[in-house]
Amino acid sequence: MKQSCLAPSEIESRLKAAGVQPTAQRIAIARYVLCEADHPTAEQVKSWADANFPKMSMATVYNTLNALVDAGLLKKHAFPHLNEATYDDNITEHYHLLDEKTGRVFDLDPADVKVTTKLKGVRIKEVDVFIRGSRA
Amino acid sequence: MKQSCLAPSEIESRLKAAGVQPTAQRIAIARYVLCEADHPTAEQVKSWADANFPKMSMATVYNTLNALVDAGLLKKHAFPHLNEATYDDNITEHYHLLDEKTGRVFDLDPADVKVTTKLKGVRIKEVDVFIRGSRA
DNA sequence: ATATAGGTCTTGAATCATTCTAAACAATAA
DNA sequence: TTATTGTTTAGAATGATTCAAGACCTATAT
Ligand SMILES: [Mn+2]
Ligand SMILES: [Mn+2]
Ligand SMILES: [Zn+2]
Ligand SMILES: [Zn+2]
Repeated sequence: MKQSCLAPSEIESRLKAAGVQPTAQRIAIARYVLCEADHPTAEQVKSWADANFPKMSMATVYNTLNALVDAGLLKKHAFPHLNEATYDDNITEHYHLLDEKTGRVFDLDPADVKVTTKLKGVRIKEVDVFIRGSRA
Repeated sequence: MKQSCLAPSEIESRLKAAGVQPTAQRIAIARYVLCEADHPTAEQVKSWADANFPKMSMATVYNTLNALVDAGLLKKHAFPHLNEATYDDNITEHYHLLDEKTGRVFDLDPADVKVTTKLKGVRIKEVDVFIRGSRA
């Protein structure tokens, strides 16, 4: 779990501010992905919902995650080692490290990973860096 | 198409050297992906086969691509903007640029894109860089 | 040359992630 | 209240890839 866990009312404000109608399902999912989970897959969100919400369909999980991505509150990642998407509450520019020993993905601060290009005639919009390795 | 197109006999030698039995289907696919196509998907390989080979099943396309990847002759990529895999004959370290205007993927020479890290306690095995942008 | 054995190819079914459809529901406005 | 609009649901559909079973080849040994 994470350190900064927001109250449901605060989640609600965030959803409204982003133009997303704050339904019970959306508040629950948003709270989970924004302040409890770490790069979860839709399946992991569903498992969490099955254990912590009265009843929620898989379609609602996908609908809600897509809505949060569209609203700019989440970023969807397609990591090259996984065949399912993961959802990231960290929407600032950062990179990822896959620890191949554990299969876990860690965020990398752009201060620690610098990408410099000598490309001519290319307007760069976004850079994805995915490092595979193992932590000591 | 590419400049350096190998003869079927030369493809055959490459397959044998890599421990892959050189069947007609494998020679045809290998020749296409190694010296004609650019980051093709399995579907594109199948389309090419439908137009240039008497008869080939989708399973054979996948089996062959997997065999070539296992033999180290190809690299399989899961680019974040595509839901299907692409196969790369360039097995040296290099990065990729997606031109969002055209949807085309271009190879980037590592001489033009440098990644430097200050990570402590991480043994890096591989670095993927995927740049989104547009060419002038 | 023939038989045998092992690898290869094909068809179609199965699997998995994700989206779609249509109906049921909920909240809101007139 | 009734109309309107947006949301959730179950299940079907889709698309990429793999699996399974049998047919087909090819190499090698007799
Ligand atoms: Mn993927
Ligand atoms: Mn596609
Ligand atoms: Zn992240
Ligand atoms: Zn490439």
